[in-house]
Amino acid sequence: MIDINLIRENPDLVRENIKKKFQDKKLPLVDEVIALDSEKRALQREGDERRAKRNSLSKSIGALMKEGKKAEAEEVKLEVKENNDRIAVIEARAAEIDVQLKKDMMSIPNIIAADVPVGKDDSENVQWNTYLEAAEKPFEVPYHVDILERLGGIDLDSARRTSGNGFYYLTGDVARLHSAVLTYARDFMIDKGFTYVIPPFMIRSDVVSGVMSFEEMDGMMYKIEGEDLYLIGTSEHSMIGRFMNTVIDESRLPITLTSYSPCFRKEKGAHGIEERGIYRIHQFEKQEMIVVCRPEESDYWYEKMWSYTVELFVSMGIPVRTLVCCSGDLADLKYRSLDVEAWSPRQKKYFEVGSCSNLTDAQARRLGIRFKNSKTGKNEFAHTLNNTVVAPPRMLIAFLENHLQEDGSVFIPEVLRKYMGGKEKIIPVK
RNA sequence: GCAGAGAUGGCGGAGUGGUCGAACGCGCACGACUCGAAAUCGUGUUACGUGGGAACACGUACGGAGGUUCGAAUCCUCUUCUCUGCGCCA
Repeated sequence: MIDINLIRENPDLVRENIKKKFQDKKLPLVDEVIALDSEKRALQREGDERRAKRNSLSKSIGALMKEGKKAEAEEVKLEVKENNDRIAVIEARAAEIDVQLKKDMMSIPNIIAADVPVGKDDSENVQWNTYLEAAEKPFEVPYHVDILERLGGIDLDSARRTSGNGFYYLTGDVARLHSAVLTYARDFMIDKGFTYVIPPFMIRSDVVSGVMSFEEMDGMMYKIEGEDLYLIGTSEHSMIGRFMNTVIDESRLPITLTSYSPCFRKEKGAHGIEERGIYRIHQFEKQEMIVVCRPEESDYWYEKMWSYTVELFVSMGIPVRTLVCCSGDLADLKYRSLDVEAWSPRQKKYFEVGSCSNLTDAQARRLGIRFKNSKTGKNEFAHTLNNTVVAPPRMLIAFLENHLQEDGSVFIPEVLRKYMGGKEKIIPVK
């Protein structure tokens, strides 16, 4: 959500930004907002005047009653009543405008960074850099489910019976590896100075509607029957909800947090949920990082955050590349975003394992996340950022494929061994 | 889960239908006093919106939503949370 003042003062900039994102169908919203906004202000002026009149007349009624002038008081009452009828009309119209204005403002995208490459969709994202050599294996790398099954690490058949498609049982050393990756990632972020948080895994509807649009909610969120609660799709939901409608003491900034949570997603209409495997699933676990900071610091934290993810993957020996999201691929709240992709020796291409975003003040404005600026004494919107540290089991696909040996065993890199009871490899059971 | 009590500014805490954005205290800022500081005294100190160059004016907000009333922090309904007691439970 951008500042409405920007639309009042510089509508061309906002239009230009919409065009860069190939959302031309949203261009009329700018004029609609300008019209609604001026109507709203006119209504507010009249409403304020009439309310001021009501207040003073009501006070005079009190005075008249004290003096015992009942008849005169009744006359004034009639006058107030008439005034109130008009106020009711004004307020009803103002409420209508507010709803429409909010809807429009929510769909007008955040102003994107000047250096974001212009492009229609994810096919026009731009590779930024690669880390570690994306080597091909001297043998054929099987589909990840086949690797997992040979290690005795997955049971999809039972999961389909108990829970349906899109769920899994991980077992034995593979399950342990899954936990080891998360624990290692947690400690990695703690070493970077982030504070570890375990948030609520369910949130109320008012938080949900704060962090996403109705369409996103419908496509992603599982609702608990008979309760005003939803399972979180990412810990970002409960982590950022924590700061909703608060004024943060400036001395607490920047707030740098790393959170763990299971994530639940319907993946309604998404490609791949029908695919056999653990690439796109209804339940996974994720270590996340979020930062709430002063506006002038968000560029700095953005660079830090994605580089931590890269560093983590490299430390586990997994080749990755960074990909700058082009204008058309950026979600509406984002100022800029960078995907981290891991190398798949089987498919001989990279696939997404994480995404780092700077939302500037767009999310904070929508959720009322502010801090008191000690220099100006004013409350200002903070900047918010989020990034994936690591999200298994998807990440395990890259792990297994890259560390698979010709004999079918899977190599465990040094950094994970202390979380695996010292094991150096996982050995196939068949 | 049941019963009772409660939710007011950065904090504590008055206020039970009219001049209450809110007593009083703490904190904070500025000023006076002082060589400087403490103490003391004085002044100021909620947020958001609209109008205005500004001083300022007006409006809205006393957990949240709705209602009664000419007028609501105050009365009514629903709801969320907190505390106390009982119950239940990893």
